[in-house]
Amino acid sequence: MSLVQSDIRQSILDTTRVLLVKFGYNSLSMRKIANKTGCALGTIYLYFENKDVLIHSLIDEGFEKMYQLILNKVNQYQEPEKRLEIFCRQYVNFGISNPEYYEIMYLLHPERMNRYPKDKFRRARRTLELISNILEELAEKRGIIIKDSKLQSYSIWASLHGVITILLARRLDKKVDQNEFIETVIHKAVRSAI
Amino acid sequence: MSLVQSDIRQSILDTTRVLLVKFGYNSLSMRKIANKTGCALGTIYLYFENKDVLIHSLIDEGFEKMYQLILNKVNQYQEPEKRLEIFCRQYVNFGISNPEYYEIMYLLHPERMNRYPKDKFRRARRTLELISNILEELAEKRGIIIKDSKLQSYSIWASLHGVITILLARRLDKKVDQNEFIETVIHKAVRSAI
Amino acid sequence: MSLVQSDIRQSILDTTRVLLVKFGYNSLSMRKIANKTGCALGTIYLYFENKDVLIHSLIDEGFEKMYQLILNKVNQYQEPEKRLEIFCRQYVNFGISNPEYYEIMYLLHPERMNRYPKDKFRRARRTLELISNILEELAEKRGIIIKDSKLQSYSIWASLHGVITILLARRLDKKVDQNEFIETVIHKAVRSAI
Amino acid sequence: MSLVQSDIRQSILDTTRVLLVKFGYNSLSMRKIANKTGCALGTIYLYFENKDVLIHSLIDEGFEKMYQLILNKVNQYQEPEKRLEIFCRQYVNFGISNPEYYEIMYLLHPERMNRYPKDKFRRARRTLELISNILEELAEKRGIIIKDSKLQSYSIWASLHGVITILLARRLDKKVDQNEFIETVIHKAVRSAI
DNA sequence: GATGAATGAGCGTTCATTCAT
DNA sequence: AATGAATGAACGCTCATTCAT
Repeated sequence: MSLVQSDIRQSILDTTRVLLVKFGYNSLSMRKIANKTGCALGTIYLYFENKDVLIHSLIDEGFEKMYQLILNKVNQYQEPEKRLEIFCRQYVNFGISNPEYYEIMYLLHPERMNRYPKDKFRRARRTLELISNILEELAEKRGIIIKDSKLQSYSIWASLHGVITILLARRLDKKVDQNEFIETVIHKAVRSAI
Repeated sequence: MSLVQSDIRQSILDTTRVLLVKFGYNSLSMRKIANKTGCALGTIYLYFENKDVLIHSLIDEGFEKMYQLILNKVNQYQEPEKRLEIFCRQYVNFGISNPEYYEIMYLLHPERMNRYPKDKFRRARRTLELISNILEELAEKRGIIIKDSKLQSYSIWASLHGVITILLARRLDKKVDQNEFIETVIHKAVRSAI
Repeated sequence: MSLVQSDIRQSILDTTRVLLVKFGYNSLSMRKIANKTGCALGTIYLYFENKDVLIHSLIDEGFEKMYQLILNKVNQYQEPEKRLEIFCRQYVNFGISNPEYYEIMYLLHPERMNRYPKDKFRRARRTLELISNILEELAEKRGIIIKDSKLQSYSIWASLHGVITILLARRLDKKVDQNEFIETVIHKAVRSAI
Repeated sequence: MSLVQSDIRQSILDTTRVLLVKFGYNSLSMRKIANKTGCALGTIYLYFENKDVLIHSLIDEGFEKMYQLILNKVNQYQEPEKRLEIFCRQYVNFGISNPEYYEIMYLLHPERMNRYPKDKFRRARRTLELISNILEELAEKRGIIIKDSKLQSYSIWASLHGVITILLARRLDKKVDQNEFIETVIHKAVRSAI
């Protein structure tokens, strides 16, 4: 019973994600979600109090997916430098491969996030903590003591986040190659990491 | 008389800017703008052909203000290094002081911007060209030849843009000091400029 | 349940028909239809995709009713002359008895009809083809070969259509008796049929 | 002074007619009329109480123009038969050459014509009286006494009006030649006139 | 638990009309 | 007499949400 329940719940989330990525936030309607999911419109409201809650669940899921995806790739390597580089590349890759997803995860305004439950924010922060951890591994390997790993990881994040949002908003000059742009930013971020 | 006219026009622009940052693009409506401005719905259409044109006017105004502000500060210095640093600081400063402008200038969806008039885009690009110019001054001073000044300027922009959008979306950890965050990013951007 | 559904659908169609003849196409609005029907505005859109589809459904209904009515009466007679006469009388009768149908069936602007589905047009043409058929029966009976039955049927239709539209627009002089007017036109149409 | 006044008034009427014929009744707005006329929006209201009155004036003008045009052509001939034929051809010609004009003259619903001044209707009827007159000439020439000339003229009018409205609504089958259609109807109307 | 018909506020936009100048 | 800025009701349509079944 509870399995069936959560099946429908997951279907709705899946459909919402697909529609979001495919057609964008603005043309995402509860009716379209219901139709595509194959359930009745009212059924969605059995699992999600309202549209906001549904979106928040999706955001939550997004953070989890992104974290697992990046963690998995990063853990295929031992060397902190390589791990950091892989992190950066995977992070940017996730962003530009899931534009609408990334958008609701990071660009929604605080006012509109007000109802977003505080405890879910914790999950969102794990990805950033991953950078901190890698930086500390790096410091340890180099025999340095790093006190501001949080600051440093936010600094790296700023670059990566900047690249993604510039690309998502299609603001990169056509004369600049997208991959070169990404690699340049990652290169600088890694080089000046500590 | 003409003063009154442009008063209403400017009132509408001001209201729109405020509403934008407060409630976001998606819940910005012509009605809300009219109500908050204190004029009739139809009155907006006397000054702006449609919602797109209104938004575009706001964007245009934003780019002009930002460019003049930054250019003015940058030109108070001679040394390319200092000019680059000032540019970065002023750019970030503009972003976090004018969230409403910054949001519509750089975060608006591509599909909305498709209709943005080409000649206004030219104005929008001037700020970025300013970085390129400073980088070339810097290269000249150091006797280096720089071929990818455009790529390098976009790379710097990515960092600055990243900082601003993280701050605007209130995603910075409370334990990290905002100014330290900004200065760290600027420092790295300037140091790894060429 | 399904009865209730189609009740509302039919109510909407009925209201639309009444409003159309009362206030004309130009002042027909979805809101007025909803109010008069006693349902919410959005409800109309549950049954009709948009205003055009609603109107087209009404047109379709009209053509069907007219065709069945006329065919039924015509088929009560064998003699081509009588069949033609009956056709004419029934056609005019339908027009003046169902002004709301007739107006949208035949007076709607071409630009509106462009979107009228092709397959519905076929149904619309059946009534006219009925004249052609009767004319050919008539020719056969008289041993004549008729090559322009289409032209001739349109010529008859012009007279009948003219009578109806003059009456619907109330342009007939009060000194002229309506029935005498109708009978005179029908008499001439039949007499000069071939 | 009064000359100047009536100049503007006439300009407005001219513009309205042009816009009506060019873009149709539905896209005819007071503002467009003012712009095209080159006067202020408010100025129109100095000469026409409201849009209805303006349209009615235009209809009035239309009836007058049509009457003069047809009368002029008809009077170039002596023979009643020829005069009748010319009348028919000119009438149809006026209708299909001025579709939107013809439409507001003859297809506006009685309810929407309610405010149309009764005395203006008299002018509208003169064209029909012209048919009556020709029919009486014809009767006199043939030495017949005709008592129902009004009825007969309405019968002819029905055919002509039918042809025009079928053509204006684009309801003629593509396989039927438009001129042949017109000529056939006129031929029958003339032949069975008395 | 599941349905989907029904609601009604909201959207961007148009336009006849008014009225202070 | 002439202006045109301002109004606000109305348009077709969408959509999150409710609720009787």
